[in-house]
Amino acid sequence: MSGNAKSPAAVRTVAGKTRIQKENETRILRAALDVFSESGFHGATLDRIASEASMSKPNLLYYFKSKEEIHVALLTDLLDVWLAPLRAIRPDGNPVDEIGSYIRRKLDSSRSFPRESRLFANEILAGAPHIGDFLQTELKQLVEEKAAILQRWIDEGRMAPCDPRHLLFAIWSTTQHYADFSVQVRHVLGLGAGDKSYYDEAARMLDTLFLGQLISRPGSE
Amino acid sequence: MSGNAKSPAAVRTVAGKTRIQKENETRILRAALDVFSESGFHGATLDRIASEASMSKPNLLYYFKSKEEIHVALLTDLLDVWLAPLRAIRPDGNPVDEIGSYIRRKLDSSRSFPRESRLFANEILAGAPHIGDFLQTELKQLVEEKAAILQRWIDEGRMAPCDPRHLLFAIWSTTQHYADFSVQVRHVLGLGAGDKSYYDEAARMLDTLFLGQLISRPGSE
DNA sequence: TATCATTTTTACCGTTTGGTCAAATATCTT
DNA sequence: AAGATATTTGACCAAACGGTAAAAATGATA
Repeated sequence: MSGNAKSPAAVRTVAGKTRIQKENETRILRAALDVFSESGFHGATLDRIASEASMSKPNLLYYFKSKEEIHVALLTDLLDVWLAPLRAIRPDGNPVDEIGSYIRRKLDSSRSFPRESRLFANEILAGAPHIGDFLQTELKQLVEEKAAILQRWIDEGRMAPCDPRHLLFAIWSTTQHYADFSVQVRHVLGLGAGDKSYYDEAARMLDTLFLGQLISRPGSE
Repeated sequence: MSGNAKSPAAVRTVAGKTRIQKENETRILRAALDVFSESGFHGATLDRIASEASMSKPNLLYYFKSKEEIHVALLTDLLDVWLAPLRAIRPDGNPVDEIGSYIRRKLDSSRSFPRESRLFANEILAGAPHIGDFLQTELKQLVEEKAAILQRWIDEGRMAPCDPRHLLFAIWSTTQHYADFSVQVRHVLGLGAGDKSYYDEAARMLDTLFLGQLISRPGSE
């Protein structure tokens, strides 16, 4: 009979996914990222996502069982991107280099992935209904690990004393602000819709702010 | 005939509003702030707002013509609250006092009015469809005015050189973060739902960050 | 080309939602 | 108390929305 678990149809790839399946799923996720990041979960509609993916709504629902499933898929993909810059902080580096490059990575992330940043912001603003668990476990753990590194640098007198976790909050907020509040930034600066020229000045500002005195300059070794 | 413009019904107050009218409008706005700040514009429903205002939906719509009108009313009220701390920066003060107290005012605002802050954040994230004009005119003008003050302090060597407008962005983002991202802050710190104890440490962090070296200490006159 | 699984479409459904309307009720003034 | 105005309610509606079912079409394999 059929049901041979070892040779399903030969059309399926290693991951159990058809070529068309993979193509369409990425098309859907791409479209959904546009719509969700622009209108939030409740403001987004399956019709718009389907339309932006050049696909009928029932066809879209053939690949994802529900609106929420698409949203969760996007968030899951997002979390690794969000954590990557933080993960890269090295315990054996020096404060100026490590924190400086962390800020640069986070700011680059805001410039390169503003939609992802807004998706994340929307989720948190809504009370983190889907990623609350991630925040309490994975993120919390990573923050504690990295905060310990910063604390060591403080104890060694290489940084101004402060609560390392709140220092991370300050880095997150200032860098993400340029993606999440870009409309406000552009309007206040008098820039056009697609203009991202403010990122250079932003980088200078954050260097001054975070590396100015919070971290003692090298040479005082 | 009737139509006497000078004594309309004697029941109306100076502003043309009945006692009941004033009461119910504030009840509605209070409930709407709860719902909108928690669920965003599209996530909020008139039924929930009406229910939270202990009122039937048609009765609610007797006072506000539409869902959007309630939202706009809230945002309009909000803008003054948002601007107040910035307006209070005095040109004849000194950098440490003025910026320090500005940060304190903004942080107090986040602690005391988190729902208002989240409402604002939601509006900006959605692309500022209702307050875009305010951002481009009133806020932009005020920022330019205050940025000029900061620039003067920089020119006088009383502050580290930086773009004053981006300094304001940094203050906005770091202070508002504690209201808008409070869920993340609490989860990372391992605090309960209503716990706001992190505000003390936040204040210390922001003092260190912004007043540490960005602004030269008094005594170097 | 015949066969089978996969993909796509058409038509449709139940619910929710913002909003309306006319009638009923309460409130205020005289 | 009467009359006028302001307020409240219940019944209802059209549109939008998330989602379903089944048939039609396409693609892959042999």
